[in-house]
Order: sequence, then structure tokens, then C-alpha cells
Amino acid sequence: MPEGHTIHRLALDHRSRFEGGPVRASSPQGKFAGGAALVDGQVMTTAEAHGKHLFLGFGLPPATSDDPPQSTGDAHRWVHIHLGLFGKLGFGTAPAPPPTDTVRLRLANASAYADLRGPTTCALITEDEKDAIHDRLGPDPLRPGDDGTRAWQRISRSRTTIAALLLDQKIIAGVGNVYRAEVLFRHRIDPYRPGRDLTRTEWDAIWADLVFLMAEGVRHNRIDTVRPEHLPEAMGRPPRVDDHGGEVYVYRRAHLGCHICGGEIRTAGLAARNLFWCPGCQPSAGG
DNA sequence: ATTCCATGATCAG
DNA sequence: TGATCCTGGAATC
Repeated sequence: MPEGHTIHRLALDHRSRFEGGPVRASSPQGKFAGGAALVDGQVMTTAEAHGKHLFLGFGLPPATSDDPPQSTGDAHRWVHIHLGLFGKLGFGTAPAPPPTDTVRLRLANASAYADLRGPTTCALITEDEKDAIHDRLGPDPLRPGDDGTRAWQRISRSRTTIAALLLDQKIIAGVGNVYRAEVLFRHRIDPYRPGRDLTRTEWDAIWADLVFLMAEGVRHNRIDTVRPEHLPEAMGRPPRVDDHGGEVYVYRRAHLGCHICGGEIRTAGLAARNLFWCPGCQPSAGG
């Protein structure tokens, strides 16, 4: 499930359920027992996402530069969560059932609970450590105020393929394997084209499209990338059968016909992931 | 019952 | 590039 839109949605989901009140925390699995004990009973101050990283704030509100230094005791801390490839966060309403033994972290209050399973990261960190994580992430299409300029500075100087660059979280944060394949298709860009061969106009359009697509992804909690005129109803074609989410052009459609040109969708490994594209709609410079 | 695979990322060599 | 970590559902035996 987890590309950036999922994590931003999870931040909103945590805020609506837990923000502003004390939260019980436990680690039935035991791997986060120490951290859970430290935040148990504290107030969740906020929840925030940057790319695929989720940050849950606990304790005293974070000090701003205008505030006097916090005196002693419980500083504000963050639970840093990264779901990796198969981590999951599931919500439910109270009363919470007994947790299964794979629940790394359970949060609960009087009305709701959240179970975290299989994350690649679940750690208690300080404000400084959180800042360091932000520093090594690129701009995020879903973070208000971020824009694609910093990403363009690196892409426009790189010989690496645009498909690999889009998955590099230092360059742009939050894009995963589905959005990479789909946004390149939507802009008719050959995934193997070197970053430095893109035009500024092409990059600006890609960035703007990611802002739009990923915001829709947060709204619907699902990745939909097919334009209205290419939807099954509009084209009189059968809807997608598998349950991975919404309608897509190329992702996991290897050897099927392209919705637009009818040509065969191709797949290949790139940057340790499966890449999907339509050679007809995303021609290489030579062809 | 077992293997395989996945919308991720890091580390060694 | 390959091994590794994390979990669960689907495919395969």
C-alpha cells in the first residue's frame, strides 16, 4: 500500500483520532516495548508525513524559536514510522480486540485504536533526529510549500534514467513504483531517458501532475491515474480485475494492451523494482 | 504445505 | 548487483 499518499492519509487519520489527548501505547510483539512504554499515557501533539515517513509527536508541544527553552523532564519526542514494502497500519473503534502477536505498536484511546505491523522502521527519535531525516529527503508533492525546483536541479544534471531518479527519495519524496510508472506514461516519457535530457517544461508538468495525482490519492486512499476519457465506462472496456486499487495505464499490466494505442505494455527490472511502460506511447528519442 | 511476490530501503562487496 | 529485513495473501505443489 505505501506510497506517499498513503502516509499522508495515515497522518490525517492519526490526527483525527488521537491528536490533543493522551494515548495508551504498547508493543504486543515486543520489538518496540521500550519506546511504547516511554510514550504511553502522553498526549499526541500532532502527526506529520514527509514522503513515506510518518512522524507522531508525543509529550510537550515542540518548542519554537520564539519560546523559552523547555525546562526539564519529558521533552517532546517523535515516533518515526516507515512502513517499507509491506508494513500496514490498521484502525478500529474501541473496544480494541486483543492484539495479534505481530502488532509492533498499538495506540489506543477511549474511542479508537491503531495497530502497526511489519514496519521497516518504528523508533523513538528527537527533534534533531527528525530534522536530519527531513534534510535527506527531497521535496514532497504533498507537502504544502514544497516545489519541484530542488528536484529539477539534480535531475537536470544527472545521467541516471528518469525512472530511477523518480524513486530516489533524496530527489523527490513520496513517489513509489506505481506513481513512477503512471506519471511517466501520462507524460509520454521514455523511462530510460536520462534526467538531463528532460526539459524544464516536461519536469514542471510532471511535478504538477504528481501534486494533483497524489492529492487525489490521499482523498480516495487509492491510486487512480486514468484520465476520464480513458476510464472503462468512457471506452466501453471492462474495469480492472485485480484489487490493487484504481484504474491505471501501465502498472502491473505487462503484456496487456495499452488503453490508448493498443500496443503491448512492457516490463523490465529497473532500480531493483519492476518497471512498466508502453513503448508506443513513451517512445525513446531514437525511435 | 510451500513458495512466491509485493506501492521500500539499506548495506556489503 | 545481491542479500537482507519486515508481513500476509495468492499462487503453486
